[in-house]
Amino acid sequence: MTGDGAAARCGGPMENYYNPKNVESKWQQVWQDEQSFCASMDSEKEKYYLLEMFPYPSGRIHMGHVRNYAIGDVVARFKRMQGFNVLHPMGWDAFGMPAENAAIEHKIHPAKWTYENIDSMRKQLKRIGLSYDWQREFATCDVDYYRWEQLVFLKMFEKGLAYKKGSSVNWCEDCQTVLANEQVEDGCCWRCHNLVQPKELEQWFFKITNYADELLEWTDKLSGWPERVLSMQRNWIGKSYGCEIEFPVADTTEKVKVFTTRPDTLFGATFMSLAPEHPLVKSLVTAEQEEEVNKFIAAVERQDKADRTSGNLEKIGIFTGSYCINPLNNEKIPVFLANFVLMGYGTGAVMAVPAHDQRDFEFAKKYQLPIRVVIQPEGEDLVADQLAEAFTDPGLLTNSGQFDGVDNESAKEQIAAFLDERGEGRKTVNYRLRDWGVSRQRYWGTPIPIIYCDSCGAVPVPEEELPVILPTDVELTGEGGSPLARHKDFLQVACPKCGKPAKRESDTFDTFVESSWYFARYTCPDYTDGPLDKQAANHWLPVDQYIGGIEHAVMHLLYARFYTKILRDLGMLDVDEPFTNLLTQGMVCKETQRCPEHGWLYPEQVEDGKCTICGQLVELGRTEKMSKSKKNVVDPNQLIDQYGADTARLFSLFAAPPEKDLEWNEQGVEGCFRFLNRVWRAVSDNLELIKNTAIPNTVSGDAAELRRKTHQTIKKVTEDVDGRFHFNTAIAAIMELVNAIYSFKSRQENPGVLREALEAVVSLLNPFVPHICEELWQLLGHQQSVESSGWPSWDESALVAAEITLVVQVNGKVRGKINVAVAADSQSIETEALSEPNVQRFIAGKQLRKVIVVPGRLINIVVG
RNA sequence: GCGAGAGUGGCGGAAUUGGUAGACGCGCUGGUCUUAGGAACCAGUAUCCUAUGAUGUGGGGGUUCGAGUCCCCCCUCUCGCACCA
Repeated sequence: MTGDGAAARCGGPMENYYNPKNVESKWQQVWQDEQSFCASMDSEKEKYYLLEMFPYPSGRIHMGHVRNYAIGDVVARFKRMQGFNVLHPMGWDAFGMPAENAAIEHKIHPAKWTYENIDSMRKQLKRIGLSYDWQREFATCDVDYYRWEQLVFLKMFEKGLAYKKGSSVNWCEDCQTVLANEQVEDGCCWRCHNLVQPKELEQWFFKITNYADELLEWTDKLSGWPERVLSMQRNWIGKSYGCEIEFPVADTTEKVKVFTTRPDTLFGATFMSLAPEHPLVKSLVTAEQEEEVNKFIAAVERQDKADRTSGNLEKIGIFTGSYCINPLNNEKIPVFLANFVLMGYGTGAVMAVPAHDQRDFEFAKKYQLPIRVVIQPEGEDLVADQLAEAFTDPGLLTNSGQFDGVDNESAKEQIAAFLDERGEGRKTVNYRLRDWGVSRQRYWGTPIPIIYCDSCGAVPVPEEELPVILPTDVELTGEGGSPLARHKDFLQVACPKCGKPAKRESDTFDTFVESSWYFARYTCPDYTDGPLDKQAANHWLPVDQYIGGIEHAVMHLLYARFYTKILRDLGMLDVDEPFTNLLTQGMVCKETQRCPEHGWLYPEQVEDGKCTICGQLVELGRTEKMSKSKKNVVDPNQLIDQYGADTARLFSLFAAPPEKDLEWNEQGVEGCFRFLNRVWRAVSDNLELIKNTAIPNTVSGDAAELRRKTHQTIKKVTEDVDGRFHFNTAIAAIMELVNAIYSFKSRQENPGVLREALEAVVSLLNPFVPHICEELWQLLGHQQSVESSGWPSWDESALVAAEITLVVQVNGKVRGKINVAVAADSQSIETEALSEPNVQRFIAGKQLRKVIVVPGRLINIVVG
């Protein structure tokens, strides 16, 4: 312990009143000077890697950040007090669209904008007193970070895990640029409002489908993850067992391959639906249908891609003029194109069974196609003409030739086997999961290290020529596509294979690539020989506790799991999964306010329900996630200025449990500030009294009660914080203990009991409000910091009371209470309960049927 | 549309395994102290109400001695849906 921090420690105590400003700047300085939270691998202690999802450097910290990082900090400090060697790093998810938009809007370079934002956000985070190891900080736009991502890409390319294929993007012809889904509003460009068209581009993909099974299997082993996240991931991967069936096209040698999970309904197929993008469409369309079909395809192309995958739209279709043959019954069925059939799933062709599939049913009704029942529920007789909706439940086969009478689950097997034997189909496994498209036609991202040569094709940049540095001399206008695609010095390069003039790839990576491995790089941020120092990565990984928003339940968390397996298979680390435990936190919301003239208003632009600009009455909007665009934000800086960081932290933790959305309410903040003042006074008012006292072993009366409360609180807070993350109830329990301290009568006679209670309060509160706790701990006369003094433990023998109160119910309704000795047997409890006067009133003259005694809780007397 | 969650006083929330519904905090009401307080402290506060009573956890049904908790149906809200991060 050297440096100015130690000097600050020796400085005079500030016990007279609670002044958060002084207390907080004092301890933040100490932590910085002593590098209190820097983690090292040499420690004897067991490692604990705690991580919150890193922020995008938008420029300002908002309450959602405060909440996320306060939650993480509680765990970090709690684990440190429990004696773990805690790694708790922070960094910046720094590539992405907002920097480009800022560049277009304010004529500032994305790099300048990003790094300035990082500087100001770092300052704000430090004001909150978060216990980060700032030595490990990095931004994903640092060359020393993304260069290793380029290396991993080359290895993936080598192994065939990165490949190129055609894929469609949102294209605005006016701006000559690719739009993100977010930039498409009602099918139009958000800047020029022109119609957005699909455009086919060659793009890079990661072969996440190779890992579909492993990703799925591990969802059963991640016991530290919320079940709802696992369930969403399982459904996203969407593994289904089914059958591929080939339908010959009538009068040709072509075959249409379909995938179905319901081969049992094959006899009920009355038509075929193809995706409009299906490769066979051209050869299937007959001359007389051609014009109509082309119109239809153009109409579907205009539909929002997101809408089409979401199925929110009206189902439409068109007859191609051709027919297919059902291989089981040789029936001729018409082939349609349908907008809800997607090329990306299965084979892009669906055998339509209207009687047993709701989408097909609606389609058949609309286009007057035949409906045939092939599954009958037991004891019913479905008639096709009378169906109001598709029947999708189990039943027995009918109208199905030799399979009639077989139950449909066995029929799935039998029909698949039958087709397989005849070479007309086979059992298959299908996934909903698609390969991960990582190409972005954007500037502010990691350049993809590929060179295109007319003779050699796509040639990887040789490892020794990495990194491919993102050039900074660009101008962003929002039009004409990515600036990289127009940057001659960047583009023009010799082919690494043949030396002829060639062209660099101008696309950059999806920013999800950076966030798929940052947690691994934190273990060795300065390593220069590769992406990861294997020893460090293996020491710290997996992350023991990962904390972040529920909105990342599928994509980020699935990509990070996939990328970890890639790094493992490239021999760069030895873990299978990146995150052992996951906590998904809810959002911070606040009501919105809107002026009829000036639109959304910030809270400070409203006075007495009126707009401060024009004086008009303000409309109260819905309570929504805090966002800049809705202006329903609370600036944490103002809150910290007014009450201090400890109050801001305490409130964000006390107002709701972490997984729940938190609705912002200013008044609750006051209450938290009052509580900290109460704690401060409880310590400072009793300092004289508790000086030089020891904790007694045996006490009686209200001293015994306070002692019991102290130990019960230690137990409750420990259990609530450890793994359960019920911070709000942990804080409530500490509040109860503080209330008990205030009403403690015999303090003069029992100063030791009082001291024990006060020290417990300070220790237990430390993870939540560390500044005030360090100060109070020092006031209590300790030389060591409270964080290094260990987590308090409870004494089992101090927990038990001699007597307990039991509730007596009659027919399930509370009718009285009795006090009994803890050791009382159920026979004597029963006797006592039956003789309770009010209970007597309710059982008098009635037949006693049953008495249920729940030990330690209640007695229920059943009469009738 | 598909997938996943949530719904409890005036408000935020508590009730860990089916066992006293409303802990803790806010707000409100009354009081004490004070020149004064938007400070501090004390008391009260689900609803109806004469209560030792009745009702009450989004709505409707069910299982149970007992349901906020388990089962079925419905309503509302939130998140994700592959180029926002």
